[in-house]
Amino acid sequence: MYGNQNIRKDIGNTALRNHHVTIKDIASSVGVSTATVSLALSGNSRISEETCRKIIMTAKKFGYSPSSAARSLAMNKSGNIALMIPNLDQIFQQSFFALAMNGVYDACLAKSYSLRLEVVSDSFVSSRRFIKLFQERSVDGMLYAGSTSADTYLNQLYELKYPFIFAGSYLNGSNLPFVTGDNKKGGALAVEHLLNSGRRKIAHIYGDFNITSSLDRFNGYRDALEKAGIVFDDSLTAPGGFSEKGGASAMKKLLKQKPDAVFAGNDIMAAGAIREIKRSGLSVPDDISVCGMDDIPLASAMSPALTTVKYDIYGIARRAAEKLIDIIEGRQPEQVKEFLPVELIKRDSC
Amino acid sequence: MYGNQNIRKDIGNTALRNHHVTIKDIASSVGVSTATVSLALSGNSRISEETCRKIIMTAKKFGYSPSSAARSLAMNKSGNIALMIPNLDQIFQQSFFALAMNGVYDACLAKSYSLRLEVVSDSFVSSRRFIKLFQERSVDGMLYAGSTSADTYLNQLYELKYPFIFAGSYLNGSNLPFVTGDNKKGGALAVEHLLNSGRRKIAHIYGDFNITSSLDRFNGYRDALEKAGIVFDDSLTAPGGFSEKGGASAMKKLLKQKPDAVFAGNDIMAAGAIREIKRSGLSVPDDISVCGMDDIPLASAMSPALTTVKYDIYGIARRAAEKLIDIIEGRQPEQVKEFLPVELIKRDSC
DNA sequence: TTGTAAGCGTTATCAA
DNA sequence: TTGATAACGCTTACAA
Repeated sequence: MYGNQNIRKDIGNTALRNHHVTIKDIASSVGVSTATVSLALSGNSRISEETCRKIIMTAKKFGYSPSSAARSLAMNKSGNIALMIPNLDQIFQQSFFALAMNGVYDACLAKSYSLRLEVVSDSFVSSRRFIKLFQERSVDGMLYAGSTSADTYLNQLYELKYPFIFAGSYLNGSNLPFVTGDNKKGGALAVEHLLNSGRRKIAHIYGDFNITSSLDRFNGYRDALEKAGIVFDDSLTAPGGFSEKGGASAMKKLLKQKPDAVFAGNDIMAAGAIREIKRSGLSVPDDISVCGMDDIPLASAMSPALTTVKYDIYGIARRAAEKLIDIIEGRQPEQVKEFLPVELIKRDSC
Repeated sequence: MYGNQNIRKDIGNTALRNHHVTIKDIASSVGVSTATVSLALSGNSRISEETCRKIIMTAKKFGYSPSSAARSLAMNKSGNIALMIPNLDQIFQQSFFALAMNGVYDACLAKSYSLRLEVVSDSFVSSRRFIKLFQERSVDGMLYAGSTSADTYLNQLYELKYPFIFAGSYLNGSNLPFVTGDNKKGGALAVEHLLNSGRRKIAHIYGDFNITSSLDRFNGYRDALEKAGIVFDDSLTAPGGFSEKGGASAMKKLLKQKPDAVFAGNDIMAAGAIREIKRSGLSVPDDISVCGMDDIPLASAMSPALTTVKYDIYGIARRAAEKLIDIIEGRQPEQVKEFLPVELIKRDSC
């Protein structure tokens, strides 16, 4: 009744090349129904050990794996998760996103989800692809690493109750869940450390205020200054666009104000700042202390080794993915809004 | 006959929250069969313009997107492509793979495929996941960026005729198709340039000989030396493991041989080498010329700006993905074995 | 413990 | 130009 003679002949002869072996083939070969095969392979205990063993053996022999499409269709679940990443070429080339991906990937692997990559471009937004992915049931949930303040369209996902979470960022005034690092605290930590080492005129190179983490790091910087009774001076801040070059040119501008320290919004910009300081004939940390943020692998290799605030993006992304899966699987009734701790790493640049 | 009253009522009232609208809903709302809807939405010309317009409008109104699972099942095609990336943490943190991903992503986007990420770990191999993905019909094809010489299991994919291609690497003695850069030529270009500037004692820091591109770059180096009548000296080479630190410690070792130039297997290691040379009190390029390879964005920002061989991994990955899609769609009868050109970028470190 | 059969939401093949 | 209807390959009540 089940199975297809031609198929089975192929299996017998050639190595069943491109023809796909289905549950029917296993069923007919073992002499049971497809239901039994399905149950046995999903480890259902009501199938006799004997039958179970035969089925598993045959499945292995035939190289059978259930069709993911058929499975998704029957179970109404894709088993896929999308990771959204912004389309900022410069940003994308940095280890930050690689680490984020690693974290998400590991979480997916542990929970048997597969990871799909989406780059957020204008067309991604305007074509409402972030909604379509759900409508198509291509993904069960979505993560966004590196969102900007312009991404307000995402609030639709909240209303539609589609599983979504921010990793390492969030959207101001939104109800969407997130797991991120405590950027504000990080900025404060950096400034306090610089103050403690006797510095007073502390400059700041920020990345881009459209990125929430940049803004938070900046706010931490400013608040810590004011808390120490130092008046915030706008001319001591400059944008560095997250890049080494940007950090260097921001530093060039800031040097005119003769600061005795600088807090760079990330380690890459700190590298640029250090380069520019040296170029101008000054020394780090003797003339100017430099503190970065993120603690990328390169930080400890710089000269001088960079003092920085560790931002565990791998851990953040991983936890965000785990929370997302909890949401998908109905295990997360409450809103997830987490700020994971950051930590000062003292090295030689301060 | 078609459709479900409850569903349609929901659509009328609330914003059809989590309930998925299907082709039947569109069909019954417009008053046609599902077949007609399917044909109309796929742009089949034999449907009258009138009907077509109504269907498209209704689909849009209801926010209908075909279920990807149902579609895959019916068409026997997933529309997914997997990008495999090695599990070398250090490597993964470098812009190289981010660029490769970007290239693959863009090609997928252009051809309406979606990109799935797979990290090649021991379990990935031992569980034969690279085969299972095909058996499950989860993916239509697979790309591998950064393969090692240990990845011989992949030859099975050739025998099984599953669409596969290497991007930026290949497997020695394998029939599997690839698109990569001309690494050997790159090594030669670097050495020739150093020779032309009068250097004779040229050291080499290679990444890891298990990576084919490292080996090829090394071979290019050695051949160019011999071609110039210089005897290859093993003590002038050292492994750097692709990292900045590795490059620095390799350089430390090599300095004992008092070379007058060094060709680093990638720009990251070149950065480490430069750091070590400076630390030892020597100058680049006055005492020792340094040439890297890849031309990552950081290369132009180093001091001195790094002379290097441009390896267009974005372009390579993109082209590999395009070729893969050609293979998937039956447009590629011949074996694809391409070495894309490399180019010397002269800056200040030589 | 196992089998039957009804979905799941498409596409594709015929007829009409 | 359209409509029935049979796949596609699985899971899951419900029966036996």
